[in-house]
Amino acid sequence: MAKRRKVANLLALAVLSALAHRPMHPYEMAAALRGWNKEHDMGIKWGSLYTVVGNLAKHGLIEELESGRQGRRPERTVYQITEAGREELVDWTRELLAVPHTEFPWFRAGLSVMAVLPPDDVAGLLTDRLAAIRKGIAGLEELYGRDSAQVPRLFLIEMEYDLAILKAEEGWIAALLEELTSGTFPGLPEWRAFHESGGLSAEMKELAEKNITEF
Amino acid sequence: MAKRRKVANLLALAVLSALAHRPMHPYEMAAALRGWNKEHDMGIKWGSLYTVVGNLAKHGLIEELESGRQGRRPERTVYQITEAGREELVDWTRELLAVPHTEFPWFRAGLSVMAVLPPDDVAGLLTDRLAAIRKGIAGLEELYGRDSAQVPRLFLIEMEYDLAILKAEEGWIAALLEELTSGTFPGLPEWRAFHESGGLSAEMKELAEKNITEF
DNA sequence: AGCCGTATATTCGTAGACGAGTAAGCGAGC
DNA sequence: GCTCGCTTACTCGTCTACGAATATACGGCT
Repeated sequence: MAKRRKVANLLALAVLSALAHRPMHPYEMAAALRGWNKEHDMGIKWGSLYTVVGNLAKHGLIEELESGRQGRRPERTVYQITEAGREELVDWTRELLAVPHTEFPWFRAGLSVMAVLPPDDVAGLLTDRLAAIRKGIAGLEELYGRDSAQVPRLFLIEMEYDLAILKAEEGWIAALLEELTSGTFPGLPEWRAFHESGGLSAEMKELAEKNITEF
Repeated sequence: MAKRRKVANLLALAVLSALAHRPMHPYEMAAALRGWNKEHDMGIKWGSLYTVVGNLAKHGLIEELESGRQGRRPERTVYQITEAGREELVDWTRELLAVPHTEFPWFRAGLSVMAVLPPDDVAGLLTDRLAAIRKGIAGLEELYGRDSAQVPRLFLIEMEYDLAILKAEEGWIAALLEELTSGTFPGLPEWRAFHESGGLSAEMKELAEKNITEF
């Protein structure tokens, strides 16, 4: 399972789905892709775009349709998707939907080394994060409200997912924060003491040694 | 903000946090890191490990402590973290905790191109995913239960986070699935018809054209 | 004693990701 | 009618990620 894709970059999926629509040249794809997510994240990686398009062509998933110049602008190559490309798009989508792809999220990584900071620091940082997340949720909700009048839900589904996950994160962080600020988080005094003394208590050290859990 | 890290790979964070513990040589780090997450995901990328260690050393975040051989085994270089390295570890952790790093998750990508599959297919695939996620939750819960008897919660926090997010995903998928199978998902007939006829209805096409939302 | 499977430890080559650079057209204002 | 700056469109070189190969030691079995 999960046979390796010839072109593994998710940008390739975006390109395939753009071309499934109609033939385009790379820059045009970028413009189209900007639409969906620009303000959001992922500021089109130019290098990757052209590399990816080249690779897709090399593997026969897309092909050159025409290549000419208008005026004396740099040459423009228009690509179209091939039958193989459509198959890849469908197959890849199937896999993405069916198989959880446990990745290594950045925040999770941060949490797992959280102990290197004193608890009150952590509380402050999480407060910042909470604010940022709430802003994100509000922004998304506005966007969703704006679009949902005109666009069928089918095309907004990933926004709904984002919102659901963001809200879950919001809730989880708020709960943790509450424990940290109210002092009910177990082991808080030891954690604080460790940072104030500057050294690991023998007890903590032993624990950490036994469990590589802490990374 | 978010000044670029000299070594951006998360593996570098892992290495730093391992060395914050005590000096080690690379293979030893790998063994330690395996402990935390092996069965889970991320099967130590050997190439990256040595590259990353090299880069960290180049940037003065870690340094060679000793380098010798025991018997005629390949030479072993033991590294220790530097003051700069500790600072980087702390600063990086702070950033990871405070700043949401909207990445581009694979499932989300799948959702956003979901329309390329017929709805009943999607329902089947999501059912598979749901099963996989539930299995994942059960596994994590067991692990958590096993560890929480011995390890302070501080070191299990990222597991709690994982569980919270997984459960949110579970709930969201189950709800969507219910809409798909019961037929209450809006636009279902059109979606199905589109795949049965093999062509995009003019209506749908226009919608999709107007909104690049669909990638 | 000899053999083999597994653990130890690292190097290297290749493919990919991406930022920064390049270069032409296009419109607005002085 | 010239220039300044923005948009279009792509190229190139560097730095990174990672798999696969390599090489030796060790311990158990026959």
